[in-house]
Amino acid sequence: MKRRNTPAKQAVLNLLNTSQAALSQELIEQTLKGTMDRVTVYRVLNSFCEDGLVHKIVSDDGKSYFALCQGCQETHHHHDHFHFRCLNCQKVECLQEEVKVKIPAGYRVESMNCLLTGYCKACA
Amino acid sequence: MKRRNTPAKQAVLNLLNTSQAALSQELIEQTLKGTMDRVTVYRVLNSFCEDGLVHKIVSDDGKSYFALCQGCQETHHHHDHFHFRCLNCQKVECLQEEVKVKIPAGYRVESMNCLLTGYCKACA
DNA sequence: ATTATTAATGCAATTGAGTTGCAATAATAA
DNA sequence: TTATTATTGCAACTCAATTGCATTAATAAT
Repeated sequence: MKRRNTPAKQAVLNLLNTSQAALSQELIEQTLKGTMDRVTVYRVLNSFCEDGLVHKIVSDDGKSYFALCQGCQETHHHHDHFHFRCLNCQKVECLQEEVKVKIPAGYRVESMNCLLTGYCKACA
Repeated sequence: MKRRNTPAKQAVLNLLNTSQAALSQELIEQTLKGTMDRVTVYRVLNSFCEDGLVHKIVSDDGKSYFALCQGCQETHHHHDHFHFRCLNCQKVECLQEEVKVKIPAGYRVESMNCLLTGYCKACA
């Protein structure tokens, strides 16, 4: 299935580009209110994920957040960093800190989802 | 609110005790089918969490899993270990490996949720 | 340019995990 | 034994996310 370049995709990508925080569907929909349907936001985000353009962070607040893949190569993605969700300002951000874990023998890891929850610098 | 000892709590606790894997509400309900309502399972699990008897793992499959707190002291809980979810057998387990992360200055971490997803020893 | 192909979109409806309100039940305290 | 109130069951609800389907529009083919 060849992807097509559409206004909806451009708008979402642009928004992700100009944000340092990870964004939820909800927030994207609100920000781009009226320009596209909520379902379209979900579909665009999922297609970006499939294409490795964006990575998804499953949060313990029951929502998912999406952030641009910074410095991911075609061949090697490194989303193996920690994420942080602030209980006060609700921001979800990518931390520099990489996840270092010795995978038990015989296990094969396909993806990591590591989230710290608490209060960020501005809210602590 | 003083807790009361009930058959429902005993059954769930017993099930968690005899399982090395973390269990979802769904699985607990199925296993104890007929003996209690789905809502009761949720409520029992939540009360166990509040009491620090059990810890919750939010999974990227959209469900939550619950595991007994092994070796947690009254004063110090250590749920800061990694978890692993197998894409094949669906098991969610606690890994020995502890999460080691340098928390950025100014941040306060309240909880950690670190999940690796892939194929376990038996399924890889 | 024009037409054909099919990815993308909007809308309505649905799924599925988890929660809530409330009356009935049953542990525990008095 | 009685009073108190935590717990349970049931039905209804919330909320994130998905799906079906007809329509629209981006890209490929002519």
